[in-house]
Amino acid sequence: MATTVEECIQALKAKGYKLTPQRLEILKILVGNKEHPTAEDIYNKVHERFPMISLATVYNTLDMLVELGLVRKIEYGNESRYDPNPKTHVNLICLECNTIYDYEEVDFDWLKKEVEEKTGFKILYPRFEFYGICKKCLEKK
Amino acid sequence: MATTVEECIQALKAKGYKLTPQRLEILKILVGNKEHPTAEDIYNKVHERFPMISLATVYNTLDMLVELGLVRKIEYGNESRYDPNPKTHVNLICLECNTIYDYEEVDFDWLKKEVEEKTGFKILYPRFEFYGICKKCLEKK
DNA sequence: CTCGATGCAAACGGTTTGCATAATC
DNA sequence: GATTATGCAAACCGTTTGCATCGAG
Repeated sequence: MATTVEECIQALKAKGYKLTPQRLEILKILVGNKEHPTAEDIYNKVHERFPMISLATVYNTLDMLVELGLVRKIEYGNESRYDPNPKTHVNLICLECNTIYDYEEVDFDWLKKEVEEKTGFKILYPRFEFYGICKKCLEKK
Repeated sequence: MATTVEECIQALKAKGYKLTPQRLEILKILVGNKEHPTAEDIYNKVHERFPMISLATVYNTLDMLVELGLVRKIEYGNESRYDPNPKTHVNLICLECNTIYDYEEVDFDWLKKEVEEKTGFKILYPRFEFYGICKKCLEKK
């Protein structure tokens, strides 16, 4: 996701989408968010300010943001989570507490190039994850 | 997944699981399979030989194999696909035809080590994917 | 004023569950 | 013979859909 709400609004308008209060609120919630929230998490937060909002609108908006490439959808377990981090990174997913951590400092451009050259596959976006147990959960034992 | 059906049977028995005809058939279908089938794909294949099998048994067996670490579950779209490739590899997922290709020649041990040392996160297994358009689909256009 | 967005509620569909029966070891 | 696995069908639940109404541009 772009790093500012402004940039997101630009991207949205550029594609002819309308800016509604609901969409704006969802944008504000997502930009810079490191919690990898579910659609329902987002719904709950928006609901505080807009009690009339429907889950359908949340899904609608999230689909739009994914299509715009501003948010990444992470299907995990029986529900999806949404990641607005625009940088290529590795997600560390704790199987114990379900927390998703970002591990930023990796460069995968070389791999992308290598794969595209060797296979003819046109890469649009990556998904890199490590599943395991996070530090906090390890210490609890 | 282990490279032979025998090895899988050993792993299964070692954990006290019983070997049934249904499970054996599912194992045979999966070992060496590069098609990343869905539960229903597997159900359909088993069904040819065992018309009485239920989808529940297929899910049951797949859960068991995932728990044994013999198969990787890939949640994608509204259904999951199962990957028996035991080597760490990158999956190339075509957004056009939904085919999943394996890209084998990558070594991620260095990254695993780095992440574990820097974050204290205990890694159990990876999931590396590139989404995009495959060569075949690109040529169709 | 127009066309896309919203809210509601019902439908969807892959997966899970409960339970009686059957089969492995 | 004890205990686990199977098959069936219903339940589950996150997500999608259809449609009348609303509102951004």
